[in-house]
Amino acid sequence: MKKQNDKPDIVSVARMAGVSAATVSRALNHPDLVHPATRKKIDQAIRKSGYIRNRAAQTIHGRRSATIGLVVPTIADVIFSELVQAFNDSATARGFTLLLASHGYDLTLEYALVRKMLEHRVDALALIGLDHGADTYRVLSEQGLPVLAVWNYDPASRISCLGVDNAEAGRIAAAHLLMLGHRRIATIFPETGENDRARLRRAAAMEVLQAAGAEPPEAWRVQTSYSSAEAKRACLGLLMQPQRPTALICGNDVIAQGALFAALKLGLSVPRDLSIIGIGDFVGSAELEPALTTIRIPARRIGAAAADYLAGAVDHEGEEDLTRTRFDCELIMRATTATPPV
Amino acid sequence: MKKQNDKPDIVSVARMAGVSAATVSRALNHPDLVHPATRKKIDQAIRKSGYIRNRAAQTIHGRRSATIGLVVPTIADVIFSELVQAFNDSATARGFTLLLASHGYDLTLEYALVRKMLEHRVDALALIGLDHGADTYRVLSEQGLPVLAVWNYDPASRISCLGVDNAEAGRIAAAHLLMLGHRRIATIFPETGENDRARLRRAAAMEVLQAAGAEPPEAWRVQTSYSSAEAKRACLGLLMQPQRPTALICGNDVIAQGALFAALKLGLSVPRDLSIIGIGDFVGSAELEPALTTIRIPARRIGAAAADYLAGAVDHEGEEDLTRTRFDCELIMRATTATPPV
DNA sequence: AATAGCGTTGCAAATGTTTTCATAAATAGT
DNA sequence: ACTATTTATGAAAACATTTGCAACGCTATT
Repeated sequence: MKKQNDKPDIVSVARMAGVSAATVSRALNHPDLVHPATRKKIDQAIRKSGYIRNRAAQTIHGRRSATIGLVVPTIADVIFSELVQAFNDSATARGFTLLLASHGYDLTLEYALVRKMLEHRVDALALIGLDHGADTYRVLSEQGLPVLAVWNYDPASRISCLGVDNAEAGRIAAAHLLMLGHRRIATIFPETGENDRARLRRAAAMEVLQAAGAEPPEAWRVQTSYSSAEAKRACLGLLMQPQRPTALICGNDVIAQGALFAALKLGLSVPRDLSIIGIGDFVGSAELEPALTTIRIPARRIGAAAADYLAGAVDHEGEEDLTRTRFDCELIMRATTATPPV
Repeated sequence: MKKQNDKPDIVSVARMAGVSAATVSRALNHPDLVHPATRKKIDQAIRKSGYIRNRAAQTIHGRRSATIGLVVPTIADVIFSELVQAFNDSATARGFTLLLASHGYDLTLEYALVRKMLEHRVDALALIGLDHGADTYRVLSEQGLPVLAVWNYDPASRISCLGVDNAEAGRIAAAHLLMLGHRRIATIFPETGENDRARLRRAAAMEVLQAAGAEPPEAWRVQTSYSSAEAKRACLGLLMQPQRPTALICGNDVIAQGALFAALKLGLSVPRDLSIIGIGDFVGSAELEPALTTIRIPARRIGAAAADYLAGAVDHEGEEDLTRTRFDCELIMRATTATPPV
């Protein structure tokens, strides 16, 4: 009895095909280096033995692991699921497998997850936004693998980034409402502590409102989470106050959806009694009744471009230049905004 | 100059701590086997050198890879993003990293993805549903790793499964509408070819309707994709016909949402003119106005249980018994169903 | 006919860990 | 104080692959 072990191995395949292990390895990784006839024998042996090559073994050898890591705050919310999908599709098309992790907006946990990704020797890593712990930044620069901050564009970023200018999104939203004639405007945003997207959007919107002398009073600066349920509840509270705003700037479309349903529930007519604008243009926002006016962030394009960028960086390693790519965001005027009631 | 190589490895850490590589390995994997004082020296050396252990190297050694694979049809749709999130959270809590892939309801692609996961030597693998290619089933049984079909419960499954009885979901939905007095009922489902969830739900609903003599005519069996945009369009077509149904059974909540918006757009009052029932109870369904009546599928609980099951199976390997776990689905009566108009 | 060059293959070293076995040190039992 | 255990550590083999180098057999060139 030779080696009646268990799983077929590259040498067992080699034996079966009557060649050396080196040749099998070459047939797999550099097919053009082996004679077509030999290749055929090897293919048959692989097929017959049910051999599945061990990526770990090639990873260990310094070769690429063929994995890309993606660390997001959350998967479940529509916010990122489109991005994850597009990122994954592009990465897969380029031959990579996706390692995914989510940290629930907790930067300490994010650091731990990044470390885990590095333990698995991902070839490249994508994070969301530019708010990250000092330890995260440090370990990433130490490891020196291609890294990309997705979703945000920031001309002063410490690492490569690819996304939209969130401040611009906030500005456009605020300007649109002002342009329609609104002066009594409320804002509804999530906590902006460790979330640069929300922070930038909100600050920029505020700035524009302030410049126009339409800064919302304290009571009209609502804070909620990225959940349509909580947003709806919060908006019910806001809208039942005696003094009602005529327009709402929402941190994203999920919040806007909650706001819309709150208004409908109270029997308000949108946009006649109340204008609502979101940010994101998530799937489904166009189908709402009334359809949501929003600032489009091209999540699919960003996700695909991010994966493509990283895959490319893995291929041409060495040319580690900081790249910043800016995607435009765009006002999508639909049916939830109009001139304020007289 | 010794070995001014590149990244710190376990032997460089060992040298720095004045111990052997074996001891460092033990300090990492079986801390209780090494003297606290030595452990401390090693910890310092690790911290100082910025060492990150190489999982690939331990994977190659036959040790676990600490990864779990999850292959889903799609990530972007709300349908699975909750599941993925819960699965990921549980897997992470158990020390695993998630390898994710999506195949867009293409079983040929699914096979390729499963193979990739096996190349990466995932410790366990989860798939959605029980419709899979023969090659997929074959390779999985050959490899003999813990595998779980998530989302569906089927007492006759070939592999372990954990989920709900989709036929039951369809039955409950149909029975609810009949109970309310509806007889003119339409169904809106996605293509049921390679999607056992939709197939079972639809068939069961049909059976119940047929038994009650309320089988929908051909024109009232609408087919659409799992997209609220397309569902809305399809429903607009359906509802503008002269003969309108009084109730709609929708393949899932996304479709139901599209149907609801179609009805609102046409000025129909839901549920007075038209009842709508979904399946799934996705996030946001409760906040719709009117709130959606649906059959709840506990996605979060299923996802968490799936990851827990697989993590457990990795730990106690050998006890490879086929396990089938059934989660109940439950009618959530909200505001989109009522007795039919007179 | 001799040499150079090319295409194809095998040998063996290298990769970064884990683990078995053996040994040394420390503790306990008498 | 001497043996019997226990605890802590190291040496080396094993894991599954990739790759640099060398060798072999051809064809093309002179």
